[in-house]
Parts: sequence; structure tokens; C-alpha cells
Amino acid sequence: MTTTAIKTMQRILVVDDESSISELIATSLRFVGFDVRTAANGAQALSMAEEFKPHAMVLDVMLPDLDGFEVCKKIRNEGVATGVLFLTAKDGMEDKVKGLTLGGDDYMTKPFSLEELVARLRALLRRTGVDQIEIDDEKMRFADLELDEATHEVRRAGQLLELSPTEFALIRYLIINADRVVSKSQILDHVWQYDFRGDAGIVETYISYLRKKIDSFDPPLIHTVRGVGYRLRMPAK
Amino acid sequence: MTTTAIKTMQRILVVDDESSISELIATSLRFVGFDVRTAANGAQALSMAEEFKPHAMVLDVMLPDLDGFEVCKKIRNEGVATGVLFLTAKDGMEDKVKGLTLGGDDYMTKPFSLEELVARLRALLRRTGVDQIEIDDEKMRFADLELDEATHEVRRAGQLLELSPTEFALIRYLIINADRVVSKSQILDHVWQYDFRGDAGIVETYISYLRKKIDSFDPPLIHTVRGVGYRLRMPAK
DNA sequence: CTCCCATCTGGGAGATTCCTGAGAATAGAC
DNA sequence: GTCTATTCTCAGGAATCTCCCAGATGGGAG
Repeated sequence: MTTTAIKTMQRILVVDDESSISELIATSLRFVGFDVRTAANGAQALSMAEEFKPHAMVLDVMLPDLDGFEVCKKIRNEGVATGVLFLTAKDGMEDKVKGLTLGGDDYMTKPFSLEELVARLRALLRRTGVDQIEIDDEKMRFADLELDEATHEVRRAGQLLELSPTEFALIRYLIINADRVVSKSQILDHVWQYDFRGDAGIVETYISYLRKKIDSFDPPLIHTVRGVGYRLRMPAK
Repeated sequence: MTTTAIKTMQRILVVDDESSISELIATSLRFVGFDVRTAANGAQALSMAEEFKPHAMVLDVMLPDLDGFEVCKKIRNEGVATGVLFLTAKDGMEDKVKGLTLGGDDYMTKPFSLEELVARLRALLRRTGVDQIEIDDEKMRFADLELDEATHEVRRAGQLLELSPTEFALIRYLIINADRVVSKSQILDHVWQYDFRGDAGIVETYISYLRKKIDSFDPPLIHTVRGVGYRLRMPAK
């Protein structure tokens, strides 16, 4: 509802006809500091883009009127320089998107995890050079644990570790929240795909996997806070 | 019943169709200094929100007319910027609430303890930036006793203590009411889940646990006021 | 001082939470 | 298609926590 955005804030336009999805995305992005607008179809997206001039868009390829590619093309033709993160259902469409996202653009298949979306969007803004503020050039660190967003590599004490995608997303989330306790449901909400219907017990399993891979080293970093959640912390405290 | 709120007071709208629950919550919140209104269904909530413009809402997801999400969406569409703490029964509904913690909103499953509710609500107000007065972010202190809400750490004289969830909630309640005498029933009402049917003697047991852990240090801080309750206080008095 | 009663605390049963291995289901690579 | 990596469910067992009980302790009234 704020029409006057702080000028360092980056503007994101979210376009999806399912309002539950666009609201979910919008809320998440607002929370991590973006200035967000939403549109429910191609026509709305076009008029909105003209006045809003977004730095990036999250764009469903399936829209009731135009398709996402059309929207993207028209907006760029009108001179709005914007990166695009396409959203696509998990059907044949994928290949088509692949071909069309040659530039700095990117795409994700639904359903996705919200953490992943934020990470991709940040990477996209960085690539398209619209990103003015970012400091952390794709690397995170906690103690002797290193995580590289660009290469998806994780090292502990310099040693390269092989992590599966979910394991990577989980340790990333823990590092982002280093030192704070995060509950299993928080983890589930952020790391897993938004339509995951299973039990929070899955988190325990993945914590166990992570411990086997990254915490077989000297000082364990992943700590259980019984009845509350998990916490990444240095022991020598 | 106060229609003229002090303007620094934060306004909370509590929505639940069980009046026993909403009254319980309302009373507690008023006691800790919020300006509270209640509503018993979605329609009431909507009209109330419009004129009351709450800073935050405590919202049951199961309402007789609309569901909590609908209510939330409509209220936000009307331009009321408000954080939401959802209440949900301990059944399947939990999944539907997913994704909310990203947006700054939060949820709790019934039954909960009132202390927990207040703590969550404060954290929520802090996150959503509506909080104007709050003290130093997530730390409480009394004498050489420190309690960190974010890391769930408790220290006495700098030394880390291992507390169980209930012990943590109890010492938090004592610190909040530092220097004041609180009765065993007050403690029971605030720290234990509201459906606890047991005896107040359990409080004695937990006070004993706490003493063993945090009061084995020099000046004991937890004092018994015989016939009345307990009190956290400095001895040099 | 003695008795009464509130409080303290150790013990222990039962419940809860967490960890982990095993294996089914699924996705992805070739 | 097969093969492999990954995701997810489930269940047993271990660790921890909650709660109750009952005997010990100690304060205050008389």
C-alpha cells in the first residue's frame, strides 16, 4: 500500500493468475526487503510495468490472456530493462522456457520453495546488473563452513562435501539464520516446496543426513534445541 | 471497553468463535498493556478491523463463516497493515498455514500457553515494524541473569545453562515480572498451556528445578514469599 | 517448644521428542 | 528401457521432559 518506495528498494512485479500463489510470493519478497506489486494477467502486467518500472519480474508462463513470453517481450520493447524469473508448471513447457531464457533470465518449475525463489531472484538481479546494494558475492560462511551459491559447492574445513539439493537448501537456511533457533515448521515452510503435505519429521531425517556429512568434523555446528528447533552455533562460547 | 486508547498503545484484534478462548486471550493481552478488541466471526472481524485498525491480529483459522485466511486477505486488501498470529487446532490444518512465517506472520497450535502467545505476538510486532516502543530486541536481563529469546540461551554470570522448554518459559515469566510477587496460580495460568488440569504443586517442582540450575550461584535470585508466591529479586536490599 | 501447614526435593512412571536405519517411491541420467 | 541418486515414510529405541507422589524440611502461631 506504500506508493512512495524508498529509492534503494528494488522493485519486483509478480504476475500469476492464481492469487494464492502471487500473494504467497509477494509476501515473502516484501519480507526480505523488496518493493512488490502483483498482477493477475498479461494486460495488467503491461500497464503496471509501464508505471512501476520493475527491476525484475516473477512471471508465470501460463496466463489467461497472453503467455508469459509475450508479456516479457512487449515490456522490454517498451524500454523497461528488467530481468525475468519465469514460473512454469512441471509439464512439457519446460523445454520451451529453457530456450527462451538465454539472457540473464531464469526459470523455476512449480511448486518451488520460497527460499529457492529468493535466492534465484537475488542471483538474477546480480547478473542483470540492476543490483545496487548487494555485498555478499554469492558466498556465505559460518565458522569453517563455506557455501557457494553460484557453484553450489559446500566446504567444511576446506574439504569439499557432496550434498543433495535439499541438503544444500537446508544448510543454506541454517547459515542464513546462524545462531538463531529455527523451528522445524519454519524450516519446512522455507526450505521445502510450498505444497509439501508431509510431516515435519522429514526435517529430522535431513538434519541427520547433514550431520553425517558436515558434522563428522571436530566441533559440531548443528545443535538441537529440544522442544524448539535447531540452531547453528559455535561451541566455544 | 475503553474506546479512547492511549495512542502509544498497540491495538490487537482477537478473533475466535469460542468466547472462552477469546476472552482469555483478551484479558491476558490487556494485562500486558495492549488495547484489545474481540470478534466472534469473520464478518465481525472485518467491520471491526476497518474502524479499529489493529497493529496485529490473533486469528483462529476455523471460524463459523469465513476462514481465517479469507479474513486476513480481505482486511489487508482494505489497506490495514497488520501482522497476523494464526491459531490452529492440532490437526491437519497446520499445513494450510504454511508459508506464513516467511511473511512475518506466525501461527501457534492450540492449546498454547499465554506467555508463549505474548512472546510470539511481541516478536511479530517487532518484525512487522509496527512496534514502536520495544526494548532491546530479543534479550531480557535481570541482575547477572540473561535470557535470549532468539537463541534460547540462558546465562547466569556469563555461564550457559541448559534449560528444558518449561523451565525456560518459567524463568522468562519470572524475569518479566521481576521484583514482583507472582502466585503459583498466576504462574500456572501464564506458563502452562491453558488446558492444564493438574495441581499447582507442579510449580513448586519446577521452581526447584530452576533453583538447582540457576540459583546454585552466589546470590539466590528466586525467593519464596510464603503463602503468596515467588519473587525474583536482588538480595542486597 | 510443639504442632500445623506450606514448601522443598528426590524418585519414578509415563509421555514426548528426537535420532537413525531401512526401505518404498520418485525423479533424473544415460 | 535400466540404473542411480534423492526424497520421503515409518518405526524402534534412546534421551529427555513432564508430572505426580510422598517424605523431609522449615516457618510461624499458639
